[in-house]
Amino acid sequence: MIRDVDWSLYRSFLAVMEAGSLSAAGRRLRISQPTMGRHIRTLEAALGQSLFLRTPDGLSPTDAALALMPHAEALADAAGALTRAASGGRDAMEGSIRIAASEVTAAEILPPIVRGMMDRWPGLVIELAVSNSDEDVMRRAADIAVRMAAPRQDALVAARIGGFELGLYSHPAYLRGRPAVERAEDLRGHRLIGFDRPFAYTDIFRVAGKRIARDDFALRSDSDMAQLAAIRAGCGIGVCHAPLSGGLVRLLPADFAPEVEMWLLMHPDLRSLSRFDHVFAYLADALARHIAGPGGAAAPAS
Amino acid sequence: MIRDVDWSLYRSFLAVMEAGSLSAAGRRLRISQPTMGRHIRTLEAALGQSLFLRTPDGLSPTDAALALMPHAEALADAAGALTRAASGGRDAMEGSIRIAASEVTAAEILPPIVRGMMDRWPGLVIELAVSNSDEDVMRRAADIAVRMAAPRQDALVAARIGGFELGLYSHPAYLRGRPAVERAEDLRGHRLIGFDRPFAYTDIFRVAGKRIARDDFALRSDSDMAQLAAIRAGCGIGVCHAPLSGGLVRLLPADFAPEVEMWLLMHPDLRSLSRFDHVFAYLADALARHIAGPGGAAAPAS
DNA sequence: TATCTGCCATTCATATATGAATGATCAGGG
DNA sequence: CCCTGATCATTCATATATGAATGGCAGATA
Repeated sequence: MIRDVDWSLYRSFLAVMEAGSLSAAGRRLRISQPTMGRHIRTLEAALGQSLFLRTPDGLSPTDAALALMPHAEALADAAGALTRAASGGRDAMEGSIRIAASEVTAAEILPPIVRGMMDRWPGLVIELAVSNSDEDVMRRAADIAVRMAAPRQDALVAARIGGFELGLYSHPAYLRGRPAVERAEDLRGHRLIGFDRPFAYTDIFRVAGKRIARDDFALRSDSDMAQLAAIRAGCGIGVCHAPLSGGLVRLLPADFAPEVEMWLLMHPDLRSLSRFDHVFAYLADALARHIAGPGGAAAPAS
Repeated sequence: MIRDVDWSLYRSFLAVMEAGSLSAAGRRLRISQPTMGRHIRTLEAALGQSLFLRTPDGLSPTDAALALMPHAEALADAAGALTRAASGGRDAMEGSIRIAASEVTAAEILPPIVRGMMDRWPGLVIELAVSNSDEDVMRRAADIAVRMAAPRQDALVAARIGGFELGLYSHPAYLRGRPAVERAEDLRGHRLIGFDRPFAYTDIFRVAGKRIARDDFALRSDSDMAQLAAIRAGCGIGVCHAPLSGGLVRLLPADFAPEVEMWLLMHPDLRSLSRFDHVFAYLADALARHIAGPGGAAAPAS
């Protein structure tokens, strides 16, 4: 039976897993390479199994180490959340807050809102994490998340911000000189932009009842931001949030107009620290304005 | 900005929170009281806020410390999960496994099953944790959980074991010399056993359409085990799993027979360690047998 | 009041962990 | 071929963290 493993050994373990070598891990944690080596040796002794194979250019993890990796990450998430939670006074608007959002949200929607928050509360440090699952909040990898679907975990603090439409859009420069798109069939022969791997949106992508599949796309990317940029650059026709479609031409509005919900999520353990509540309320308000109309970047009233 | 807080300081923090004094926390972690005191002082300095008020009979946590507590618990859960995951060889049936179940399940259903597992795999160490939420598995406070409802978190490995009936039961000794219970109205004037605080079952407790509320109970307990024991002791009439009703008399079977589902849950990060898979499969099989019939305690075929 | 038993803070000698320096090894590039 | 730039392992002096012992304090108990 294994008892009393020092938690900082786990930290060193994770650093070595991520950095790939004792030296690199040591640099990251600001401890020396010999010490890092001793930590790993101590941990291996405590766990009774070997975790790495020493090679001339680093340590390569054994299967056992790989199996422990997700647990070590969970530990790091929890430690990070604890550090963030403690990073300000209990009621002061100071300290770090980590916000998770999709790429498009982080790049197109949040910046002016975040700016408003930073102006209002100069003591806040905002971390923007790009990711796409409510898991992040559950796992404490983020404090607050902006999501485009109702939460599947009902242990979270959740607020429905509102709904907005997705639409098929294209840049005028792309459409110039190409056949007009007036009926669903006209999409054939056009360049479509879509997702690479199957995704939550995969099922939404139906035009006039017909599902558009992976093979129909001429440009595939799992990054929603890359897709949006491609549409704007005139690469073809793709899906885009209606509130973000300035300068683009909407196509087939009658055939493709799925409604998407925006939600804001927070881990309940953060409620006792008031700055998380304030930021949550601020974000909810500002995002609702963004959805409601074009002037959405203005600071909320509250 | 707070950086680089040694994770073992968090461990000392949690120990002091739980133990209530430096000395007690030190005993628990097998470190001396002065060292514990230094850890707390170091942590307070690192976080820039005071966490405890020193009193003659212990340390009392500040609000800031209370707010950090759930995060520290999450950290401890993750560390425990990591330690358990590492507590055996990668493919060997050795090491610790923590199973969460309700009191009745842990006391009435699991013991013979667990015994079968221990006989079959002598190297296993089983920890039985009594609790009632799928959260436990999500939070890694347990590796595998037996639950009486479909999981609400869809990030978990889940297996539906089967359904069984709840029924109203009483001990013959209680019924002797009392008015017979043949129609729903006959329950009036009888002693009912039920839950104290509102609960998932609260809504299920309807007899012939009429909801039985908290005030109708003559004996209230939030412990399902205590309820079962009370029924068996002849205290009155209560709800009990049909498969556990041996020796009891069923009442109003036509009016009260809700179906309950049994589920088995596991954290996906454990799949790469085969002993968790094996135990999961063993439990699923054995529990299905328990539900299916009276001979359910026999070892599964697999 | 006197006594006992928890608790925390301080001291100081000691055990422990750490880092700088060094050497050995391997891979890639001129 | 012989550098250069990575890596890890070892050594040893030093810094750091630790524990035993002690004292003081407050609240029980008699």
